Order: sequence, then C-alpha cells, then structure tokens
Amino acid sequence: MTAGISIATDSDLPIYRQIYHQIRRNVLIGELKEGELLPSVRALAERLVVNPNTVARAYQELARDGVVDSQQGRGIFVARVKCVLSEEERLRRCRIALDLFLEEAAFLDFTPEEIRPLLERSWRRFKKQEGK
Amino acid sequence: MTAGISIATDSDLPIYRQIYHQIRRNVLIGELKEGELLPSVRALAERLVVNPNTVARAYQELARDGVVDSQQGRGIFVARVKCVLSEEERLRRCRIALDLFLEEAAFLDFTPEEIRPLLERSWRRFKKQEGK
Amino acid sequence: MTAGISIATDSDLPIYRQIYHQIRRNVLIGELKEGELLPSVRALAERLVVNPNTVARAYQELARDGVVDSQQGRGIFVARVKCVLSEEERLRRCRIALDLFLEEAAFLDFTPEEIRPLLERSWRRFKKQEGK
Amino acid sequence: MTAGISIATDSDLPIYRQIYHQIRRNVLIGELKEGELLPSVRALAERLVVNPNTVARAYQELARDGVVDSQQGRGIFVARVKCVLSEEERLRRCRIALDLFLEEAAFLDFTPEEIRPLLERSWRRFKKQEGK
DNA sequence: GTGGTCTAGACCACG
DNA sequence: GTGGTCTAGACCACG
Repeated sequence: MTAGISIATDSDLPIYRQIYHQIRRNVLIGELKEGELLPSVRALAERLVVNPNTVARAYQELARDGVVDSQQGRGIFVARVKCVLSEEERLRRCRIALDLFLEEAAFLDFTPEEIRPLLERSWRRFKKQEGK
Repeated sequence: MTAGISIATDSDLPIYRQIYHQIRRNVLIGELKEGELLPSVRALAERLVVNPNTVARAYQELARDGVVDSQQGRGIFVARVKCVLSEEERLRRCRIALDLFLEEAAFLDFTPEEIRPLLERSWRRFKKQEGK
Repeated sequence: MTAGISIATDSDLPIYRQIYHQIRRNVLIGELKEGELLPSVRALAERLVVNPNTVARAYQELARDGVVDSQQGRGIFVARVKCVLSEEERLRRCRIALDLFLEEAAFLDFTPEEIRPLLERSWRRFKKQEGK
Repeated sequence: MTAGISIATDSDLPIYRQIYHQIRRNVLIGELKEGELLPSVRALAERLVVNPNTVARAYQELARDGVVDSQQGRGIFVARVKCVLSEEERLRRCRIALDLFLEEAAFLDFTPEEIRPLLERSWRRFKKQEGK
C-alpha cells in the first residue's frame, strides 16, 4: 500500500527523498509486505502529481539500498529482507543519526525526560520490525 | 573550543551546515560556554580551508537561531539562552527529527532493545543542558 | 504580484532586507496570495538590477521565516501559514517594534492624537490578515 | 539622567545606535530635561564599557538631530526644543516607521485588537511630550 | 582588527 | 528551466 504517500511542499527534503523515505518507512513498519508489487513509476507520478523522473529516482535509490527489487518488465517489488551493511557500518550510521536527533532535541530545549514518552510512542510503530 | 570542527567534503550536508551543526552541538553539550568568543570568520575560514563567506553563513544562521551573538567589529560570542519557538513548533520539529532517526535505525535493523543503551550513553553528553 | 518592489540604494537597510520586507509586506496584506509563484531568482535579480545572490538571500530569509516555500527546481511560492514563535517571543518582538515606532513618532513631535488616525488608516491594509 | 542606559549585546543595532536611541528616548519622555548636562564621552564610555569613539559617534548624531547641543569645552547639554523638519518630511518619516511596525506586528500574527492595549500602555510614557 | 554586504561567476541538484 | 552552494575578491560599517 502506497496510498499514504504525500508530498510536503514546505519540506527541505527534495521530493524524490520524500518518496524514498515514505516508501522505506512503510516497508519497515510492515505496511508494505515483502513481495508486494509497487505502483509503476508513471502511475505513482500521476497520483502524486510529480515528474516521473522524480519517482524513478526514488525507486532507483530504494533498489540500491535493497528496499525494493526492480524486475525488468514485470514491475517493482518490495524486497527488504535485511540490512546488508557490516556491523561497523550499521553502528556508525546509527550513531550519526542518533546524534543528529539528540542535537536537535537539545536545541529545542527538550530534556531526556520529555523525550522518553515521545520515543516510547514512536517505537511502537517500528516494533513489527523486531521479530525479524 | 572549536578545535574539533572538521569538514567532510563527501557529506550530503553543505559545508556551512556542517560548521553550523558542529558549533551548535558544542554549545549544547557545554563544550563552548556562554559568552565565549568564537574564532573570527577569517581565522576559522583559514583553518578549515574554506571561503570566509561560507563560515560567515554558518555564523549567521547560528546567530539567527540564538546560538551565538554577532557583534559588529568585536566578534562572535556564544549566546544560547533558550529556544524561542512555540510549544507546537518545538514538538513538531522534535517529532520530525525523531522519526528520521527511528526510520534510519529501523532500516539498519536496530531493535528498540539495541538502541536503548546507545541512547542512554549519548544522552549523558547532553545532560549538562538539563539544569537550564 | 511583485511589480511594486523597488530598491533604494540610499536606504540604511541592505538590499536583501529591502526585498525581504517588501515581499513580506505584500504577503501580509494579501497582495500576494498563498500558493502564488514568485518570480525566479534570476528574473527578479534582472528586474531589480541586482546580483542573483542578493535576491536568493532575500528569498532564503523569507523561507526560513515561513513566508515562502522554496522548491528545488520548481520555484518559490507564497506560504505564510502562521508564526511559529512562542507567546513570549512574539510579545517581546512586538514591543521592540512598537517602541521603535513610538520613539520615532515622539522625535517627530507627533502626539497620540495625531498618530491615531494614521494608525487607523494603515491598519485597514493589514486587516485582511485578521480572519486567520 | 543617563543611568538607565544599557547595551544589549544581542541587538542587531550597533552600539552607537543603541546609545543614540536610549538617550533620545530619555529626552523624549522627559527623563532628561532640557539644558541638563550629559556625562562626558570618556565618562559614559567607561560606565558602559565601550570604546569612547562609540559614545562620541552617538553624541555626534544626537547633535546632528538637534537632540543635544555640544558646547566646545563646556560639555554636552540636552537641547531638544522641537523637531525642525518640514511637515512633509515629518509625515513621511512617521509613515515609514508606522509601516515597519505594522508589518512586524502582522508577521507576528498580532491583530489590531491585541495591539491596541499595548499601544495605550506605551503611549502613556510619551504623553509628557504632548503638551509641547 | 572585526563582521556584513554585494558582485561576478562557476558548478551542482532537482524536476 | 529552477534554486542552492561555494569561491574570490571588493568595499563598507563598527569599535
């Protein structure tokens, strides 16, 4: 299901990154199941009212990151089994992402005590991931 | 102390944003103290081997975000009083940052159980902020 | 409509701030409607006979203040939803602006009685804003 | 009395303009009376912990605008009888100042209804001016 | 000395 | 086509 994808014109992320993240997120929370067929580039572009090249680029990066599998002439399928990065790389990237978040939270004057409940709530959405 | 600032030319963040984040982080963890004088635009530009305009832009954004005070003819000082955003905006931005982090963590196959210790450790660095 | 923008080279405000204020004002009085496309950086620069960087800087500050949305590769659109500042900050800034005005008015030997009608007349232009 | 003068390091106004405005304001609200002797450049510079040149410049502009009267060797006195500008110029400058204020207020999402009480309160300070 | 503004012009990212 | 980044370098305002 890609029905939930929406473009925020005021985002600082380029459109293709917004599409990338929303599809990746839907895969990660189990909204999009492994093997599921994604809409064609043209179909999704039409629905989101964006340039087909933009959708194509999002799909391309999703394929590069192993989130989807593009099968010539058949379509684009949810692939995502598991992350192929080395332990070291996984940890490194996780720390970078975590640091960015904490810096922003600190800038916004959030304390750990305030963040904890936000975190708990958001985590629930990703829990489906846990069993894997 | 701004000795730790370093530029990654291969980063997806522009140079001025890298400088911005590194200084902001140092202020938020208390590495740079309120009232402290930052290196001059020219001095930092020379050290980082970037154009003075690039450093000036980073300083400028730090100033508009209330992290530093820029004083014509004197220099740039650490300011950081508190966030001027509305509750609504603070929460909105925190959620965006949190979602970005969690999606990345999920993509990297981290489970909440694995993230928790990383989080606890990283928080400590920002705890100095808490008393405010 | 941005036809009315004009640059005073003898002003104490820098060019990019003049552009900033004139566009912001047009948005606030409803002359520029939400969603409307602004002239491109290059087009406006040519019209005003200033460097494109100068226009870009004005647009950039308008974007960070939520007055416009900048969309990579598409253009810049009128956004203006609402102010994201805290009550405290809104009040603080309003007072600063008010004090500046009243001091100038007093310097010019205006009495409250003289100012009142000027104020009433000028307010009408911003009234469109009120329903929001 | 110039005891109330204070420098805000985080202001976007240069120091000499801050001094200028604070003295001018004190004269306009009657805090500083006509004929009163102001502190010497050196004395005020020492008190405010700023460069004497900075104070000198503020005094110079106050003299140019007819707010103070610098008497060689005797000192600097509050002059201020009345504004010497033409009707046309007074009105023009008042309108510019008013427009700047209203634009800022509108940007901050203030409505005329909210501004009115702020205005009434601030006006009281300048009422001493009224009888002139 | 300090930071702020502006120009000219290159090059890239996005759609 | 669009906006975003960066450099090089001039010149000004401030202290």
